[in-house]
Amino acid sequence: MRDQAPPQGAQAALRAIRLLKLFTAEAPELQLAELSYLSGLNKTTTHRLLKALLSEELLDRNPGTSAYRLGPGMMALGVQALSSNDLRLRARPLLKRLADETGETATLEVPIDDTMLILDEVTGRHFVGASGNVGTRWPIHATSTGKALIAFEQRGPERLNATLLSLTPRTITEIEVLEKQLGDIRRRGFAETVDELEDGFSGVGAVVRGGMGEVLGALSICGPTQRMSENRRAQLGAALCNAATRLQPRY
Amino acid sequence: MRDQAPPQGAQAALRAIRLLKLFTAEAPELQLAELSYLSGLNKTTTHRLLKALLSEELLDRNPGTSAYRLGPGMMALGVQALSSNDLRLRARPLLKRLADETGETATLEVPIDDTMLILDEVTGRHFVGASGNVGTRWPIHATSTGKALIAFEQRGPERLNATLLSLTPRTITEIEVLEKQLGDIRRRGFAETVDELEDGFSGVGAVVRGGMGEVLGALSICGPTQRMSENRRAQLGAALCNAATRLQPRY
DNA sequence: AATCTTCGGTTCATTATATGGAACAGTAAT
DNA sequence: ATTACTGTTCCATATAATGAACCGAAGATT
Repeated sequence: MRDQAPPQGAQAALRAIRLLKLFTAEAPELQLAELSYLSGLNKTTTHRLLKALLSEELLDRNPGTSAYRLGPGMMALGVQALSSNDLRLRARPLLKRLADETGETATLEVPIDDTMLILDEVTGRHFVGASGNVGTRWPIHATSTGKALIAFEQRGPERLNATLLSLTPRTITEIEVLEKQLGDIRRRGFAETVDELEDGFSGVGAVVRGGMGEVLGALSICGPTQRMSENRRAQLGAALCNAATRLQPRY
Repeated sequence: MRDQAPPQGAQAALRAIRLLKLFTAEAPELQLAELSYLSGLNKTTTHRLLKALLSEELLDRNPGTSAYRLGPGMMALGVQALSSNDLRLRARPLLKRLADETGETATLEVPIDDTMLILDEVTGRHFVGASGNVGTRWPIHATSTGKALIAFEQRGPERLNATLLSLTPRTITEIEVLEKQLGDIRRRGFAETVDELEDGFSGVGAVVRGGMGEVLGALSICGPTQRMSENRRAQLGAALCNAATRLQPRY
């Protein structure tokens, strides 16, 4: 995770943040030794940073196991971040409508590092399976929203990691293959994934933009591959683009 | 905001966190000079810390105004914190039920510093006014949930700041007055506020506990004072206590 | 019951790291 | 052209962060 340039002069702050980011859905509770190992920091350093994070309530401890976990301060900041970003509020009714009209699941996602974070989700009436994915993150290159983002964002493919993780036999693992799709995506206005994220699972995605035309995130509609014929995907893509442009504030 | 003991050895990390906490509902976007002034830090130091926070995407910048604001990384961590704390998920159906049965608004709140943070909210059918308060914070001493917390938590009144802010003519501003109520609250199992937070607004609150009996937060039911007779409050309080005990995991 | 491990946590001399004054650089308004 | 704001970078200084070694307690293993 050695990101781009090493910003200097705030090492301790960066390390503290990296520690926070070690808490994932798979490992919501960690203990000192694990944190130290995962971060590569000395135990003492880790402990000192943890103490600071505890004092600010960004972390707290499970009173039973004494393991560290994200705390109430983190929730407060997160809720603050979510509500000050009005995208989510404005997108809600559109997601609802998309889900109602198509029967599939609609999501709002934003990019974080090289993943797409599911910010909000409305499940359709065909209720295939997984719902309640808010908060989970998927690799950019394997999602329809991520591909749309790569196609329309300034940074483009450079956002991607060198190695593209393979999640299914159909996941795109060569950056050149992805680049060939970008033209199509730009022309049509939306991206598709078929069995690339998970077998039997397909979706379409389109970017949403802010008032200055900057890319903020993306919307998607997704469901089981058997319901996602090429025609249907085109149709869903059109509905998605429509919703996405409605979401853009105009001046 | 010079909290308790000054934890040593992680100054930079603490300062970075303090900077993050300056972003509130009232001031969701701030610029360098404001952050520097509010935090009391040198402009250079502020800038360096901000750069680090930007690089980790805990902050980003409004492309129009170039002001700083909480970023996608913060949302990711927040969502993570919210979902790893399963209290919110477990409380949801109970809130729904309370709101349905009473017609009033039910909330789940957790303590942060000397405030109560509204984590979740279900508005009842009498839809008085303010809904969508998730993420806002109220002073502990002026809320029913906060008073319940003080009564049942180990720390007790020491959690409170020296000066109790007055929000209405009926807000409790003397710590001794509050302490006199604690016995009643403990005996009945729930706390009440009548016009103490806002004129014409009343509520009852009860703590929720974790598997080890530790206090995690509180539930409330609240609405306009005219619907909140003493009898009704007692009745709502009973329903609340019932819900709160259901929420406690048993082993 | 004695020994070994493995936890979280602490101490302290060393030096790498963060600090902040000053100076710079873009914009916008005057 | 001047002033008054922004956000930036530089760099000598000393302060604040570092990590090897150390503690003490709680389980395992013998």
